[in-house]
Amino acid sequence: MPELPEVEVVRRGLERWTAGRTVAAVTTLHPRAIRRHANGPADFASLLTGRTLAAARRRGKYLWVPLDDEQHALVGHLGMSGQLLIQPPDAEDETHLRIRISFTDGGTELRFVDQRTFGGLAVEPLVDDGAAGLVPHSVAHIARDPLDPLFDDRAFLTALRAKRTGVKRALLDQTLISGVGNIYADESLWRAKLHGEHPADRITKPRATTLLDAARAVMTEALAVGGTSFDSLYVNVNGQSGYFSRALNAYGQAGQPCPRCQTAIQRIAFMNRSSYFCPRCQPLPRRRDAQRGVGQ
DNA sequence: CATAGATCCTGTATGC
DNA sequence: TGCATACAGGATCTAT
Repeated sequence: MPELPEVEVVRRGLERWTAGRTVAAVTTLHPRAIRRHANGPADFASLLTGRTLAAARRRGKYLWVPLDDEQHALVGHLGMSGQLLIQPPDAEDETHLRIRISFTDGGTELRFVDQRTFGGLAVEPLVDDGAAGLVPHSVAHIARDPLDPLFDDRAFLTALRAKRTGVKRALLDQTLISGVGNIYADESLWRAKLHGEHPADRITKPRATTLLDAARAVMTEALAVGGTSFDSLYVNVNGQSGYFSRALNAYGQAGQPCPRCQTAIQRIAFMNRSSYFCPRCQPLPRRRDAQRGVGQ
C-alpha cells in the first residue's frame, strides 16, 4: 500500500507530467472521492478549471499541487488503493475511475483511480506553516516526515518517549512522524529489534534513535528501488511494482525464517490488521516494575 | 486532552 | 457451485 516512498514516486511523476499545464475540465465520477472537498463536485471543478498546476509537493503520504491563484492547492491522498494515472484522452476508462482532469493542451489526462475509495482529492486553501511556507489546510496538522530536511529528530524522540502507548502505534501516529504505514513500521521495528507493543515511554533514548535511523533507512532504500519503476505514460502509483521487488524482512513473512536468527516470523493481530515480527530478535520487555526508571 | 477501538470500502482468497 | 467469512489497511470518528 502506498506509504512515503510510493507516494514520493507518484509525486515525481506528477511533477514531470502535469507541472505547468492548465486545467480544461474536471469530472467527478464518484462523490466519495472528493468527500474531503468542502463544497461538492461543482465547486471542486470550478476552483480547478482554468488554473495552471505548479510542481507537486509532498509531506508524509499527502500530495499537493499548488494552483496559480497562489491561494489554493489540489490535495491528494491515495488511501490504500488510490492511483494517479497519466493517460491519453482516448484510453478506456478504468473500472474504478473516480475523477478525470483534462488539460487545455489536449494532451494526456490526469486520472484518479481508486478501488476502495479510502483516498481522494480536494481543493484546499493554503495556510502558513512557518518554515515550510504555505501548505494545504489538511497537511498543516500532520508532522513532517523523516526524509524532510526540516524534520526535528530531537523533538520527535522526546514526543515518542512521552507516549503512553505501544511503540508501533506511536510510529503510525501521523502527528508524531508522517509517512510511516503498517509495512514500514514493521520493517523499522525489525531493524531496530523492538517489539511493536514495547511501551513507547520505556524506550531508552539510544534505542529510540536507532528506531528513527531504521525508519529513515528503510524508506530511503525503498524509494531508491521504487523510483526505478515507472514508464512514460503511466505514473506508477499504487506502489505495487516497487513494493513487490522490495526485500521485506518481517512484513508479510509469517512462518518464514528471520533473516537474522532464522526463528520463524510471527504474525499477530493489531488494530484490525496484522503485525509481523521476530519473537526472538524483538522480544516484549518484562513488566513495568522491573524496568521502572531505567533509561530516564 | 489522550488513548483505544470501530468504521469506511471492494476485490481476492479461502473454507464449508 | 454458491455462500459466508477473513483479509488488505489509511485516516477519521466515537467512546472511554
